[in-house]
Amino acid sequence: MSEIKQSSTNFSNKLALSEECPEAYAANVIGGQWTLVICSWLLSGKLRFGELKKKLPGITERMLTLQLRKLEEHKIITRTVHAEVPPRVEYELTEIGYALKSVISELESWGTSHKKLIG
Amino acid sequence: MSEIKQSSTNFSNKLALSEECPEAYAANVIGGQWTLVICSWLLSGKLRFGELKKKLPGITERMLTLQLRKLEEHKIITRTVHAEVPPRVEYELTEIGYALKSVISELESWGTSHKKLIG
DNA sequence: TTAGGTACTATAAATAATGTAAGTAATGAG
DNA sequence: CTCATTACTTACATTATTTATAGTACCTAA
Repeated sequence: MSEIKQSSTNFSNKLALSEECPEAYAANVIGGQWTLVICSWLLSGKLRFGELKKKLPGITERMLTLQLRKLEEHKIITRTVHAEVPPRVEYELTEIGYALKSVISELESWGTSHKKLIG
Repeated sequence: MSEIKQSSTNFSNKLALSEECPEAYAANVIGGQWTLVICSWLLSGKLRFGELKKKLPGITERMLTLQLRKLEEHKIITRTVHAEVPPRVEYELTEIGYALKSVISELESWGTSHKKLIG
């Protein structure tokens, strides 16, 4: 996740697509394995690292960290560290992050009907 | 793309997520590098293999084939072979494929505002 | 007989994403 | 001093996806 090779064909393909197609751009931004699910949990309010971890059975701490960092970088969430011991870190959607709500709900309803259709 | 290891953690994570979250399910179905762009071209009508290829600068024939096969498998597009020489093969969205329109348009508008905000 | 167009396949290699396992810092409780 | 808690970080291994390159079958037209 962290390492992308700016000389690769893949990189330039993604870049070109992103520039021409907003939907491909969006897919690149929110396209991680756990990204959408994290956001969909955050839609109902801020959560701590450990709380998110519990809500995502199977995710590793490394993966959760990486995805949260990426989301933060893209200004989709904010990260607030409370100076306590043990530490408390809270994640919350920004405005543009919250705007993902309609994307998520469209995906949900499409996914539901597709699943129903296909079995 | 073709080979997935059903014993991998990644596989079971994806499966579990797909079963619980329709949005993750949807993301798995349409989450390929070129998938959404292909669909968004097809929204305006059926296209031939070669036409799609021209519309997607940078894609390799193998990639295009793989993505089209996956879409067909998921009943998002249909493939029609015309018995001519040279061959003519046309791809067209199914009903559920066409229903991606609203997903795509939400993604587009989110992508546009995100880009405006960040870029 | 040879060349050409179309839609592919096959195989290998490169790149990207994800997972595993272990370790860290800070500090208050005991 | 030792331990527990929380939110990470690091190094490495594995798996998944994408790209590169070459080749195929079919008929038609020159």
